[in-house]
Amino acid sequence: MEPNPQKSAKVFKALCDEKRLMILELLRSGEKCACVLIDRMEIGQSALSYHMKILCESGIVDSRQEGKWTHYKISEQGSSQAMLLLKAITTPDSETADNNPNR
Amino acid sequence: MEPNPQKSAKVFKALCDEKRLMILELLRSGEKCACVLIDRMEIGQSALSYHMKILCESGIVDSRQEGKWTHYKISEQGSSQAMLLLKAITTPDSETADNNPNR
DNA sequence: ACCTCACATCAAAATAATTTGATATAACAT
DNA sequence: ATGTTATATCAAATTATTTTGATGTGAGGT
Repeated sequence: MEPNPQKSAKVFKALCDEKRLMILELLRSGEKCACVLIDRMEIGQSALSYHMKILCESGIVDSRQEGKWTHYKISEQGSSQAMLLLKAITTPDSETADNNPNR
Repeated sequence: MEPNPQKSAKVFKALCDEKRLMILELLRSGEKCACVLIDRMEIGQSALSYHMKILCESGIVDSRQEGKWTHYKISEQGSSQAMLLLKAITTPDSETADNNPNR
């Protein structure tokens, strides 16, 4: 479960764009289909598609196909993975820490 | 404490770059001065300075001046703020949630 | 005062992310 | 089969981020 910088960056890249954060905010109230998001975000169709791809690939958002509609929702699994990742990268490492009282 | 997209993006922007994640990884073992980071990172001096500015402005890293050296370390405060933020933006909102059983 | 060292800042160049408009695809309706 | 709707994908244009090299600044040292 060693978090490598490249994989980690992908998760946080999903969260570092204002538009994507606004999309997440919309998804906090529940699953939404792309057309609703386009509407609420006042964003172009292909731009939304681009952002959703990044959010989905980060694992933080899940998508579900239903006929011609695509529904998106926040992934609890992906979110808690992200939380663990954030914790991991910001927590002092007692193995390598300088002045480690354990060695 | 309402997290707004602009402020939130700033925090995650600090974490979305591989170089900065590698810097954090180095800081996990304790406070380091800029010269050490430049050395370990194999990065230009001004590039490091740029990245440290972004990390510090996000609140995740703290800096401390000592004579002509600048020492950097992970801020526990900033880190836990970031954790709270991440939790906030990925947690379903029971106030506005659709099909909210409470309303 | 003058020099050097450690770092910050600036502007230009290089690179990466985002938006836009066009086209592709797949589901469904007629 | 043809048309329409919802979304994905592509390439080009736009915009943002990062790197690089030069210069600035402030703390010490001589």
